[in-house]
Amino acid sequence: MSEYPTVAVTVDLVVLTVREDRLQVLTVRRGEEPYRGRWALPGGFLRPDEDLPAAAGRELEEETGVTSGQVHLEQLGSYGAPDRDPRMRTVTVAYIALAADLPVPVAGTDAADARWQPVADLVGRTAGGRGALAFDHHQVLRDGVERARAKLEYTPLAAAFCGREFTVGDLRRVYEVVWDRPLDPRNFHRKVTGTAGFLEATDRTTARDGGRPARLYRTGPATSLHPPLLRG
Amino acid sequence: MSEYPTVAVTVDLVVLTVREDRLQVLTVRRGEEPYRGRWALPGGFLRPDEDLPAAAGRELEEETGVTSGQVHLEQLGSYGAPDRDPRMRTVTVAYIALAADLPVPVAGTDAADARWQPVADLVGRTAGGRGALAFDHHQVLRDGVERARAKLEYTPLAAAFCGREFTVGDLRRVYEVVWDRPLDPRNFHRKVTGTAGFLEATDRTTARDGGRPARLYRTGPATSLHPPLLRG
DNA sequence: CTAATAGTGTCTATCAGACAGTATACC
DNA sequence: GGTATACTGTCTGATAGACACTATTAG
Repeated sequence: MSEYPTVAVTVDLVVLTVREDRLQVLTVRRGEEPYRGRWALPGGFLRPDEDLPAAAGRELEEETGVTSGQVHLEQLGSYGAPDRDPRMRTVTVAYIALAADLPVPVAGTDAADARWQPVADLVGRTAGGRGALAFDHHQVLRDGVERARAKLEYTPLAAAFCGREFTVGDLRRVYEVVWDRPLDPRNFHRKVTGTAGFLEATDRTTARDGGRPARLYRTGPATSLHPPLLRG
Repeated sequence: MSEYPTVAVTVDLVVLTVREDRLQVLTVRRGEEPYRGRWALPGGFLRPDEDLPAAAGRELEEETGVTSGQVHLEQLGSYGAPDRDPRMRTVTVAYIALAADLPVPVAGTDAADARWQPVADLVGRTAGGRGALAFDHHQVLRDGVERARAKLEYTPLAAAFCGREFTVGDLRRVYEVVWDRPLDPRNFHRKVTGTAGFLEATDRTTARDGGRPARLYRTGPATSLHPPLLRG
């Protein structure tokens, strides 16, 4: 108890979005050792006078340009295996961010390139193998995706993947993509519009694909869903 | 990115048990500054070559004498406000442990005293006020209790609060104490015995308070409950 | 016997899932 | 018109909650 071993603390982000009908994650190509040239989750070191959520918000803005008010950001968990970074002892605090489809990613200072990649392409790969993510980011990504899937069941967070206004069909496609299974459009509509506080109707509608115009909704005040939407 | 600010990383534990029909948490009285004499959650510094779960298991064993095989231990989250420890910059990784009623706590090397305290007595207090927990442990405790409450809904973890063999009545009392609300014994019995994989019946029974002997059960193989038990 | 806890059966309101049918757009 | 999407209504099987009833112990 008299010695205080010190550790480098980083914050890493699992930034998820729904693009082209697939769940995608923001990745950056590492410009430095270790793992130079490999894809990794965006992140960086915790600054001396910065709280953890602030660091996550700062990294998010540096990598994507979005301010944290536009996305849902929550702590996922920490990872600290002694050999996770060959340079030194590190502990990373991972966050997940759920974002609407964003403009092209902004390359950060420590990243040579930034790209959205479908989650299915990455989690299918063996950890540590060719094309796999650097560090233990393979595990972080898996945990983050599972957290997002679970959260859709009992919170209204699916709306975080949509813009400020969206249709019930938009929301349903989010669920279908994240859960990777089809949902009955009619039952889904009845369910989400019947759950108090989930959605707030606007007076406007939109038409896109030659169908009946759909009403536009905004996020309601609810923070959890009772009863939950079940994956089965 | 060229500087690596270092931080002291600690692991803190929210060890919960059901004792005397109340949800209780293990606290230790601090023997050193800061917060000397205050109650705090047990915890300590991460060792140089130790993974996070290993550190949590080691601290648990040091404080309670139980090995991690006997309890459920899972990561709760990390807390790293820059001023959370006046000595230096620290980040703590908090774990929750759900344990059956244990023998009298063992005082650790850095604790003058250790004691179970009812959660209700602690979370009712103002953070930082008289009798409150040291550091930001008030918030950690609140988060840990809420995690435990939520986990009982959709996992069979309530059994972690019971011994190796227990009755349906024992299990129901765990739910009632953790959720702080009465449950119908008959519906509860039908529900938990009807959920596949939750409980495994033994061929033995027990009688305690002058009622019909109750069958003893062990934990089943299920890791989640479908459908969940709902708090309402 | 009474009191207490364990466990089963039954009823009802509600809900998830299946799916018919109507509404309103584009072509 | 045809096709596509949005939305409403209806049916059915399953379930949560309420509660009557039986079973088996202690005292």
